Amino acid sequence: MSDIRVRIAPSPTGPLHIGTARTALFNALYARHTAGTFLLRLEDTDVARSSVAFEADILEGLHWLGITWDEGPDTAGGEDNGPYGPYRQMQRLERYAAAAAELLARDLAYPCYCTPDELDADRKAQEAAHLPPKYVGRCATLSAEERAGRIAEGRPAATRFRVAPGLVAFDDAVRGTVEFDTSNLGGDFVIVRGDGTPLYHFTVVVDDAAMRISHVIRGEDHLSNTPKHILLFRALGYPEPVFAHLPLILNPDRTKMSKRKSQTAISDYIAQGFIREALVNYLALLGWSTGTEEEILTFDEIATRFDLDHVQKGGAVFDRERLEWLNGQWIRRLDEEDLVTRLLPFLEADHIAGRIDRTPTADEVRAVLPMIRERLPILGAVGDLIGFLWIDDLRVDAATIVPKRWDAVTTLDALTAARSAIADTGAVSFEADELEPPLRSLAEARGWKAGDLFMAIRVAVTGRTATPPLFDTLVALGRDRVLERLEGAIEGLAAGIA
RNA sequence: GCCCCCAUCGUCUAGAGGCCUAGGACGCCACCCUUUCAAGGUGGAGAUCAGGGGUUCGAAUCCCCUUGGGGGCACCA
Repeated sequence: MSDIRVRIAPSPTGPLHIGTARTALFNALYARHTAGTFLLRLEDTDVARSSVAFEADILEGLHWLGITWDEGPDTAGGEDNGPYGPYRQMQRLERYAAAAAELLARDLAYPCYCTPDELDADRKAQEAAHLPPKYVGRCATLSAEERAGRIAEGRPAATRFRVAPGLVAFDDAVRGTVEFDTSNLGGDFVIVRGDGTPLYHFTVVVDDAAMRISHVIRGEDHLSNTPKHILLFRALGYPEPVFAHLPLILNPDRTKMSKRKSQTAISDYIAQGFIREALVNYLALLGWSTGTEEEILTFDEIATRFDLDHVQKGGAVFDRERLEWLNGQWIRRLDEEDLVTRLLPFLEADHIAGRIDRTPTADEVRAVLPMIRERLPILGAVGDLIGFLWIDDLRVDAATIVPKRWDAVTTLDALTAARSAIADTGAVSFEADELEPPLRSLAEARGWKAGDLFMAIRVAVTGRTATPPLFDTLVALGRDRVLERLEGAIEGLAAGIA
């Protein structure tokens, strides 16, 4: 095991986001590639917005993707694993308090008694003057007496970190040297709220140092926060980790991917029937490439090839079409039993939602697998594809049965003829090979295009114009139901004509 | 407004000075296969490498400027 240590630090204030999953994946891949350690830490200091339900969604989503971590809680509300715990920030409060006390004692930070109203007024004034928002420093130089006065007034004190003038530069592993002038950081920033709870910029540094994080691999949206973090690392005497800022995942309009404009919750992708292999494969290729033309790869294959050098700098638009294509590729690569197992829950959901009348057995699904596996971009499409097999009383609108080039009379005639042809066929064996010849000869004898006849039958027995191959479909339905549905269609057409 | 980052087909990308009359994939179009839909196969359209200056014998690749896009500037994370 190398001493490379990376982490994913989600905040349980929302469901697992595509971007968080991608960042987690890159960290996991990097750890795997370097034989390092990958840990998960929950940043739950925004108590008002954090919840166990979100924690569960995040941990389960990451597990579902097949992403595993060496340290940190495995389940929502569950126990910590690893020597650097606790891994939930609200359980690490005394450490932040100690670090803040140290900064205060060394006058690297100071108590700030400004009220939200005062701060708000400052901000508005700056905005009106077209100045960048910046803390005015009202409490930066308070004397002991002045502080005593505020305390006597009962004003709560937040803790502000002093930002000294100067330049902060660091060597980003994907972007190279990045330099900031600390005068552009917005002034002294708050590290502990008036109520005593610590803020992100502070906790992330205290914890990354405590947990011996060697590489901070995160989204580019954190790039301009990095100088603040570096200032804190230095003030606290901690070694600075290597930073690597990943390109953002974008909406189609090239803004940062958001719930408003895109589907961002991993759970939604799961619910629609995207499979982990495809999602992992797709996400890994969003902002990183092998440098070769390989593109369909497993997690392990990606981990072997992964490096920070091939991480893209520019943002990447999330392309759902490409994801669906990859998903189809992976669905076709799954072995039979695996696919059946993964399909069943979707059929069950269709049953519960009333889209089909019963949940088929694994054997039944296995039997139709060859007809559907090439036709599934996502698992959730299975019901639309062959749900007609498990609908008891299929009602098909007579008008939709009539093929484009035919009229109702011809269709009625054809279905009636087809019905008897099928009734005559395969009394012993009802098989695709047995069904096709008689129906083809029927079409030929009557001067119909076989395709038109097949289409009429197809719609009559499935209610759809796009289905798996007709004869396999008829076999799957079984002789009785085929004849019954044909009869129903014939009656419907006859009624329409009369 | 200020700071930072970025810039190759519509999209994801290959490309680390000559191998590029820029390659692959998704999507799109056509054809083949074919009872529909897919899958698969073949072929095609699609990027004057954002624009302009340099450096160099030679630049998509290096430098500068411009333009465009994005991100960040909270007692959110």
